[in-house]
Amino acid sequence: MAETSDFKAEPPEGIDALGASSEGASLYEQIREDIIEGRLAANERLVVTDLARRHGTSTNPVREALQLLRGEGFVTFIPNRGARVRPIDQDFVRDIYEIGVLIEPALTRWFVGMATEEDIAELERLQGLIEENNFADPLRHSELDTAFHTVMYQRHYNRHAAELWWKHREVLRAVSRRFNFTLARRAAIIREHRELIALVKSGEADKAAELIARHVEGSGRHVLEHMRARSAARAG
Amino acid sequence: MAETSDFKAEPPEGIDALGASSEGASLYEQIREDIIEGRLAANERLVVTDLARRHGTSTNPVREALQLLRGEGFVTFIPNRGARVRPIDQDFVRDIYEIGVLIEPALTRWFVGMATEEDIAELERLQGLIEENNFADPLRHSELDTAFHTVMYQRHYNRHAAELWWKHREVLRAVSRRFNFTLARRAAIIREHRELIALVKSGEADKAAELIARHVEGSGRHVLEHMRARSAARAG
DNA sequence: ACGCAACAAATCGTACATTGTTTGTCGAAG
DNA sequence: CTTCGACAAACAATGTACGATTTGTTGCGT
Repeated sequence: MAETSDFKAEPPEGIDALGASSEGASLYEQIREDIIEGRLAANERLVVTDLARRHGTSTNPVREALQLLRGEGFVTFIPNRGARVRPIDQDFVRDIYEIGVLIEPALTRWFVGMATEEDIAELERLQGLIEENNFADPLRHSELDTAFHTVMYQRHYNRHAAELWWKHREVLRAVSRRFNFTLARRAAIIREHRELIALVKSGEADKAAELIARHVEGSGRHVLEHMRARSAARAG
Repeated sequence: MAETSDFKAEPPEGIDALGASSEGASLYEQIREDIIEGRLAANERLVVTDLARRHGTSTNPVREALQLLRGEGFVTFIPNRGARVRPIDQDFVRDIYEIGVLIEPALTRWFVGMATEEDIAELERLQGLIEENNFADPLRHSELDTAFHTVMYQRHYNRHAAELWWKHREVLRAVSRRFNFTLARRAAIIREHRELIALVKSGEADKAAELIARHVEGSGRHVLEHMRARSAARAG
């Protein structure tokens, strides 16, 4: 059972996706999803009583979930005035991508030195599925792509960095789900993934790191273009 | 009043050092300090009732503070079994330093392009105080050193990265407070700071970035050596 | 020595009191 | 008639208290 089996996007291990408490778990996750998916608008007020009623619980679990979200940066607080949804705007996304450009190459470099036969086989399998899907099902592509990169970062000794990457990834996955891939971007993704696998095979860590930097940067640029376009359309 | 006046270490602005609520503020900060400073041992159980009694409040504020700390990664939770102090061990510190080595050069590079006369004057003023103090008062050195780097990262457009840096810095400040600086490290710090100021003046961004990478890495190595030594002593 | 049952302790959810903020109305001045 | 401001009522955040449920432990009987 060494096989990672499926392509479902899951945290790199050891990262607690758990909520505040037994019941709080789903609550935290639900509110969080609502924020990331945009069902809760940017800067929207998060009234504890409302959320409690809506989720069929009392206020205390909601309060704790909000504090947890605050610690993770999804919610902002003003004393005596409650919580608001932190807007996931262009600046926020740009910030995250820029950090990714700095961190992911380092994670990749390490992976190249540690990759096993199975890792490479798994990458090729996922890449096969990605090309097979060929962006027909965007959601599936998103999952596959995340899985692809998870294979690389999963076992990195720097758990803190891996966790950071995963948290960022979750946000970006939700954001990019709102947009389609341009043809140019599709081609670039396929090409870069193939190149990456080749570099992993030949053990060229520096080149792989450099490639990942370009890959992440390109991805960020792509998403930001879409966001800009959409916000421009909304404004015009 | 353009002058940043003092040398007190303060967050880069716009970063809420606020707690859960009016009273919760101090509570959050106190527990957090207790963890970082080591007054609460690694993996120690955090019993809500105890903490409430100790801080003279009821349980709810404590529960919220703990969730906030969880979101920030200082506390771990197991459902129905409560919270524990996340150990700030060598791995944790190493992880943080490694991320710093990746991020700080980028922040520095930007600063070199944006530095004003006042910025440079402030850096030189702080460096003067650092050399004047000459590690006689370690706490003061820590504050001055933090202020020095804050001047550089304070206004960076990537708030997320700046915030990340600050949070890491707070942890490292507390950890390194437990150790003395070796003579070699003292000399290196003074030298590198001077070099850095020179590079900022001449606008050599790449070299400054490279220098910061070395600076952070050296700092990390130094602290980790101390931690290793101490834990070895404890074990032996 | 092992299992099981009663007990102790702490988390988690609910309900409530208090305090601070927001909102809407009324009235007077311009 | 409109505008501004004081005041009051509704609203929501924060803190307190308590009961229910889960977990861990202790001691008894076999």
